[in-house]
Amino acid sequence: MMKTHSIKDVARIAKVSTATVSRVINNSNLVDSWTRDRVLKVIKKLDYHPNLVARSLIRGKSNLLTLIVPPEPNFFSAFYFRQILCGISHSLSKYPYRMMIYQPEGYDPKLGYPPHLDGFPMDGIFVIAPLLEDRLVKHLEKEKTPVVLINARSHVLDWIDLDNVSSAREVVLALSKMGHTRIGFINGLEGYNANARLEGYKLGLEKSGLSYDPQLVTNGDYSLEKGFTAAKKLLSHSRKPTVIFAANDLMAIGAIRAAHELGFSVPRELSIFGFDDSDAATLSQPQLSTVRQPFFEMGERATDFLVSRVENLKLPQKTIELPGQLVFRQSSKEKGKN
Amino acid sequence: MMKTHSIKDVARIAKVSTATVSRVINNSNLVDSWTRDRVLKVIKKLDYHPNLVARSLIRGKSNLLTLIVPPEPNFFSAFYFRQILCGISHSLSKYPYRMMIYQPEGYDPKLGYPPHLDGFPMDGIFVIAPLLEDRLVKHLEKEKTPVVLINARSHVLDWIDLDNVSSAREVVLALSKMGHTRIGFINGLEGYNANARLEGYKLGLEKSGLSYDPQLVTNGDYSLEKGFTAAKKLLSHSRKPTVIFAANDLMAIGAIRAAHELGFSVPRELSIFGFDDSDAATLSQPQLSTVRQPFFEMGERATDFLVSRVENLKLPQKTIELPGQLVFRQSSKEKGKN
DNA sequence: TAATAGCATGAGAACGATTGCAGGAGGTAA
DNA sequence: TTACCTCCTGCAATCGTTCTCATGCTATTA
Repeated sequence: MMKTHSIKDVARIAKVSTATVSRVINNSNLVDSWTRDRVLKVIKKLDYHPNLVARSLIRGKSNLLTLIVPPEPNFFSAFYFRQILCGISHSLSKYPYRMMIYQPEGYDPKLGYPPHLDGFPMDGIFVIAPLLEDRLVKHLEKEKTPVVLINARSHVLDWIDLDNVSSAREVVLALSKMGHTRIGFINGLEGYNANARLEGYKLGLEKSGLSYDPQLVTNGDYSLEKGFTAAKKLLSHSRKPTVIFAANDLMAIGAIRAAHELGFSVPRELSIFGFDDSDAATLSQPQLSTVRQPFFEMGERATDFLVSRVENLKLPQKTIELPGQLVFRQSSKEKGKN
Repeated sequence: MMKTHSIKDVARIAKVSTATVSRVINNSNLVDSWTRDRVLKVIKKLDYHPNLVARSLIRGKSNLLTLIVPPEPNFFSAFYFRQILCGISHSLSKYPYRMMIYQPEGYDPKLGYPPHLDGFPMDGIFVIAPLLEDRLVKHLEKEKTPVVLINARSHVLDWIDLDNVSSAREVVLALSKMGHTRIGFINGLEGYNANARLEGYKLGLEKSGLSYDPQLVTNGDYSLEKGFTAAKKLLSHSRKPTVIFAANDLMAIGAIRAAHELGFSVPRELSIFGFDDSDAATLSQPQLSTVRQPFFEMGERATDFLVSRVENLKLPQKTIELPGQLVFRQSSKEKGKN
């Protein structure tokens, strides 16, 4: 790197001490306006910019936030990740912080992230959708590095998550209002989300005065294939559902394909409802009714949370449950209508 | 932050100077093996990790690379960006570097990125698909910060780009081999890519012994809607094409919809060929034949380029043109077959 | 006039590492 | 014994900031 100007050069040329230059840079009011102008002029002339590494060293603060990403090679492609990233990046432009992305390698499908983070400088950490018993999260709960969990929860750390229970409940409620009484449900993988969505499903039934029928509920794994086979199973029973609600869009699309293969017309004979509003939702034929998760907003709020905590370490824990938004497209319709 | 141990603590406890500890950390062979063991033991006991900010300051090197992202709010969602990011992240795990993501705000659709980058520490820069006359790129061409352009070219900086000409040519060649003689083309926005793909299209025709017919070529803007209207236009002529080749998948899908609306069966009466192999390609009905751009590999190679240049500033310029890969799916078929 | 307050400034010690240089210990050769 | 070389180690300067403290100046008040 070419030798760039330092605060000393500015001080020398402006005939002041480095302390004064520093005060000017940091807008201290302890500096005479005439002196300030002189210094600013020199700064401009030299095109001087303070060295942020040196500043980090003395301040003990790097203004870098780290976004920790699960180690699946294609995780950056995941719909929700992208949207969250957009939200973070958008909100970050308000603050003098930058974001590092870190995808650790050693990841254990049971234990989560390795607890140590290599010592790269960072003032705060975003963790996206960690496992329930994540090692790193457990570790961070004991440290004082600010952390915000996105799409997960903690008793100690700040978090932002979808209100899964009420979102699923709203879907069931809406379907029931549309006249459906046999509502199939393809759940996701075991874990917090799946439990919550199933709970919401049951609450929705209850509120609608429908009874819970285990034959209408089956487990998936968020893959299109599993959605396909799960839907086939649901549709093979004698008392078939008139609508299938899947815990994500991909499984819903699998369900559409299963329905077509079995000769059911969607939505005339069978409605399908997804979850996520991923871009697959509008590309599918028919276009998918689904629950939009406010990922972008989650990213934005997470950034606000994290920055405010970095700047004030002793804030009380902050948590938000955001509601999902029902999006009605072609794959669902009122029962019996044409 | 809790007061973390510094090199002085290690030195004091191990009863050596900080210089010796530093040598141990950096695997200098100028240290007695007995001393080394003692120091390592203390390092382990204290769970000491060197402060990378301090190290950056003295070394003038941060081990941080910056990925510069165009300011469109949803850019992180763009298919090619995601894939490139996956590739970068994957390759980066081989090196002791981390990636910062920076999405500048002040961006001019004509002039590109603002030339100054806020002074956050970085040893090298990835720039994804900058404009041809980008201010930042012009500026970087004069500086010595290592840069690699992805999906763009420069006479000075390292770059990695698709071989657009030969990719488009291969498509036309393949379509011609399949018996098509009237090959429509929907080009992208003006710019390097569009020129190159059009050139490839023409070369393909030439090589196949077909003549160039301006009525078969039209311009798009990479949007689904424009693909739709462009296809309608191409299909309205008396001497219709038997296949439409679009410069990206989204326009190709628009073309499929146009064909359906006009009553053409795809691929029986009209074949469609896309470009990108985005995830829309497999979600479309029928699934899209297309050109796969090796984005993941581009990200990987870009990382290797950049790291090697950071570690050796005076390497000669490195450039790579990667070939696209033709992917045949349901939307294209041999002419006349059933 | 003397005491006090407030403002503007500079000197210099941090922050936590790396590294050039000097020097001591020990070995070998003359 | 002396000279010289090799191997190991520590001292202290350095990177570019920030920030505490001391100091000198001016204005205000009794």
